[in-house]
Order: sequence, then C-alpha cells, then structure tokens
Amino acid sequence: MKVSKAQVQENRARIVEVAAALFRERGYDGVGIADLMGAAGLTHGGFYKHFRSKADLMAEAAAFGIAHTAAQNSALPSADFVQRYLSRAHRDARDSGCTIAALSGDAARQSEQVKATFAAGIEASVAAVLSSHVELAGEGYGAARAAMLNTLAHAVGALVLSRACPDDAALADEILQVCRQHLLAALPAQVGGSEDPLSGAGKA
Amino acid sequence: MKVSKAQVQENRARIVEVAAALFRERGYDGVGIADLMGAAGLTHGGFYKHFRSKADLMAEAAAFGIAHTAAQNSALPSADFVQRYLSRAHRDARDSGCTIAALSGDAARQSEQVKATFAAGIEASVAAVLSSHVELAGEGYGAARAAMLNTLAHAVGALVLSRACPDDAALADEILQVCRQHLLAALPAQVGGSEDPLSGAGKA
DNA sequence: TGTACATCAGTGAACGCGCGTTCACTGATGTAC
DNA sequence: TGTACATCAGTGAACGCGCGTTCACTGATGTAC
Repeated sequence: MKVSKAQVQENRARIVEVAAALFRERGYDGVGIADLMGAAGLTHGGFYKHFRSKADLMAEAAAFGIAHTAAQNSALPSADFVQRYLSRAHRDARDSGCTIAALSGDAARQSEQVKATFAAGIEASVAAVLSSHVELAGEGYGAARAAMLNTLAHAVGALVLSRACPDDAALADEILQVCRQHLLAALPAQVGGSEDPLSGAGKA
Repeated sequence: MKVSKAQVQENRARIVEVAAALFRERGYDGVGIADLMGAAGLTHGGFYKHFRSKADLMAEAAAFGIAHTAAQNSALPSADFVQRYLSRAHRDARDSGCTIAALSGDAARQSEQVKATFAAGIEASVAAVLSSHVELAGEGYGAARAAMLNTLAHAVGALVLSRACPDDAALADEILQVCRQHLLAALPAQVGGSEDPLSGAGKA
C-alpha cells in the first residue's frame, strides 16, 4: 500500500535513527537488514526503496549518530562533560552514547566516506568548543586545539578500554575513575591552552 | 595424510599467529575460516581438528596478540614507547601493531572470555612497568598505576581516532602529533606519579 | 467537489552467495610385534 | 631391524543457514479532469 509523503519521510528518518543506535550497540556486521527494519516497525523488503545499499545506510547512520554526538561533545572542556562521558552509565549505554567511541574501531575498516564523516565529527567536537572562546585567537588557538584533541583522545581511549573489560571487572571502573580524575584535574590548564592557569575560562 | 607431531604443533601455531594478524587487520567478522587457513598454507576442512569453533580461535588469537602487545608495551613509560606507539608506521600497520588498540572495539562485543583476555593484557602492560620500578611501593603505587592507565588510555584513544580518519586526512597525523607531544611532556611527572595527588584506585 | 487512474512505499517470497561447520576419505606417521 | 596395522591431521565436497538483495504484487495516496 502506498503511504503518505509525511509517513515516508518519517519512516526513513526512523530507519536511520534505529540504525544509528543498533550499529553502535552491535557493530556494522552485527546488524542485519531484517533486524533493522523490524526495529523500525517495517519489513525488510522495503529497505531498498530508501537506500541503495547497507553500506550507504551505514554512512548515513554514522553521520546521524555523529551529529548527535558532536552536539553532546560541544561541552567538551567542562567538568560536566568529563563526568558524563566517563561515567558507567555512558559506558553501559553504547546504543545511545558517543558514536565516535562506539564505532571508531569499525570505521577504520569502512569506506573513505564513513571515515570522512568521523573526521568531520572530531573536527566538529573541537571546533564547537573553540569557536565559543573568542579569546582563543592567534597563538592561543593552536594550543587550545591541541588540548581539545588530547582530551578527546584520552576520553575515547578510556571508554574503549573500559568497554573491552568483562562486565564484572573492577578494572573497567578503575579506568573510568582514574581518567576522570586526571582530566578533571587538567581541565583549567587545558582550556587556557598552556600550563599557566590563565583566567578562569568562561562557560563553554 | 597424517602429519608428524612436530608438524601438527607448527601448523596450529601458524594458524593462531596468522589469525592474530588477520583479525587485527580486518576484524573478527572480516576474516573467514577459508581465508585464515589459506593464509596459513592449509585448507579450511582441517580447521576443526585444531579448534572447536571460530570463536575459540578468536579467544586464542586475542591472547596471542595481546601477549605480544603487552610485551611491547612493557616499555610503556619511556619516550621510545610513546614515539613508536604514536607513529604513522604503527597506525598504518594494524596487523602487526597493538592488539588492544586494533581490537578493543570488537572485544566489547565478544565473549566474556575474550574480554577477560583484554583486561589481563591491560593489567600486564601496567604491571610490567610497575614491577620494574622498585621504588614504587606503598603510596606511590596507586599514583603510578593511575598514571600508567591514563597513558595507555590516551595512547590507545589517539591511535583509534587517527585510524578512523580518511587515509589522506591531515587530522589523522595531527592527532598522533599532539598526543605524542602531550605524553612526552607529561612523561617524567607521570613516571614519578607525584604531579597529580591522585587517590590510589582500589586494586582489582 | 467527485471520480478515475497512475504512483510508489511497503510486503513477503525468492534468489544467490558465502559463511561456519560436518563428513567420508586419504595416506604418511607412529606403534606393536 | 623389518613388517603389519591403527591413528589422525589434512583434504575437498557437501550441508544448512542467514545474509544482502531482487522482484512481482498490493493498495492507499496523490493527481488529473
């Protein structure tokens, strides 16, 4: 049966949204077309009315997930961000958590298009922060950008390592804890972009 | 045809070795039994004379790869380690590089057995360093251990992010560079563990 | 506004393929005498 | 040391299954008059 234009648009959006969550949870190869469409309340046959291939959807779902993620990461340099990003809740909620942390491993083996999306997501996370700090012009920019990339790498690494541990391992929590502490302690200096704790940086 | 005991042992070892490399390069789902056995110079049928399932081999190959990796990571706190770990060469040689960085994303979706192997690999990387620093007893231990975990998370995160970027992206190199610089600068303080007044995390 | 018809998202059966796994068979190794 | 035989790693065909993808069909939507 035909379906209204609004319904079509809504269905397509739901597929992408569901895919973004499922891919994060189970990885690209862990999700089948039938799984996906079923989770979106449809049957598998209609998939190709919306997308040319599963790989195409992966690219789109990655972009969707990263757009959400990058928005969350805009608060990157704040204590709030560190607390939330390196929390047990975030680690255990792969499907709704940071796309970069959940799928970077997979992305390395995906198309250049997907990789480009990830790179753009990293840039977006960094740029969103820097652009809100008008004082970080000229020389300060390079140092602040470097600090952002370091914080992101550190946080992503902590999450990835913690997730690779058994569910009941104390090590999984320990990794989150020590990295949380380290990043929180380093925060003021990093936002300023040098070892000197400059002025208490404004709100992100 | 039957084969000598020595040959059997050698063949089995070669399968594990080849699997450790192929899994790192293409991921668990990216490598088939036929691929694997072919790369080891055998045919696929004989696989089950050595292993009960592909998942079993994954666990063994992960242990093999991590044993090698952890040995390399024993030099973790040195400048040499940082230079090598965060080099383009290491990033581009997934099949022979750090198993933890290459497969942590996959490990998060594998069996508890595989995850336990990864956790043990992380512990081994940290413990190898700490045990060689006799002065790090008592209070110093907790801080040094936390510093080790931080360095490992930071380095792994940098490698993972760099690999998720397109091949020709300047960002991929930039991530390695800024993290290399950050870790090298922080090195002396981290080995001593005296900079950050971290409360020692509970031992697992 | 009402009627006739073309459109096309959605359905579910079917296709081809490659995967992990099984199996009957082979023949050199290793052992018993 | 030589001979007869059991063992079992390795081979390659075959199996069952699930995957991504295709296709003929459906029927409500949207449009033309």
